[in-house]
Amino acid sequence: MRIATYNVNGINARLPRLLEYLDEAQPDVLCLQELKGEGDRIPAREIEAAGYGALWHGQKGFNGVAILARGRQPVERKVGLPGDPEDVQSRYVEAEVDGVVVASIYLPNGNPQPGPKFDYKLAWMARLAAHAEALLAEEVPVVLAGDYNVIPTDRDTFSVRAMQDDALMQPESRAAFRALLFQGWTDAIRARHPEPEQIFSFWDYQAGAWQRDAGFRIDHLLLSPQAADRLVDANVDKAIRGREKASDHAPAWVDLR
DNA sequence: ATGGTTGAAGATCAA
Repeated sequence: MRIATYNVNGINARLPRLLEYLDEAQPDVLCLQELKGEGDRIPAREIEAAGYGALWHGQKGFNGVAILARGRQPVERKVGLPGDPEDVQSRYVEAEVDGVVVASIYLPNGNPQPGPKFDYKLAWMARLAAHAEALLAEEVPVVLAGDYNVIPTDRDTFSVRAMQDDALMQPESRAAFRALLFQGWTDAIRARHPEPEQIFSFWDYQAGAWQRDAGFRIDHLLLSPQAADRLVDANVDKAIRGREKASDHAPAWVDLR
């Protein structure tokens, strides 16, 4: 069972790439982030025609997440991250597919830091940790997949110096990510590709980042112990980033037996 | 120190 995650950076701008990916990779589950749209702006018919059921949690202009499932309808568990009824940003959706709980996560970027956006990021991560703890207590296979906007270690970026002031690798951001691992979650890509292997999932549109391979790893799939027991492989489909009209992210995926 | 690019919405913001 392949579960993938793809920050599409605008689902309409990316629709040809997205349909191509569904056709080529045929993931059983695909978590999407940065739909940048909601309601009738979402090309739901095209996704359905490609053979995928979907759970949408869109938002006008920015954010927006979804879970697609091949040949079936994801069973809705949560729309929105619990813990703050005031939070109207569409960054979390959770469903059950074929006995596996899957969440699509678009964690706040947090730049510029310090400031209110960074505070929001850390508060959101604290809410995620609380919910993740509750998920672990269920003792079932869970995959928390998405754009975490956290560079976990220095090995996960092309340049520590270039990124040193960025919210994505502040000590507080890393500590909050590490706290999830300490709860018992497995970073699937790192489990299959230990350091010093370097794997990136994002390359900025600016300054020729793709051409220079100036990327970093911020798209992660965290596995509960019951999912980690079934881990076969995990990686990033890097070549997708090099195509015409690509997203600035490449899809990341995990195979469970 | 700055600027480089893309998407969606719209005369900027978010990334």
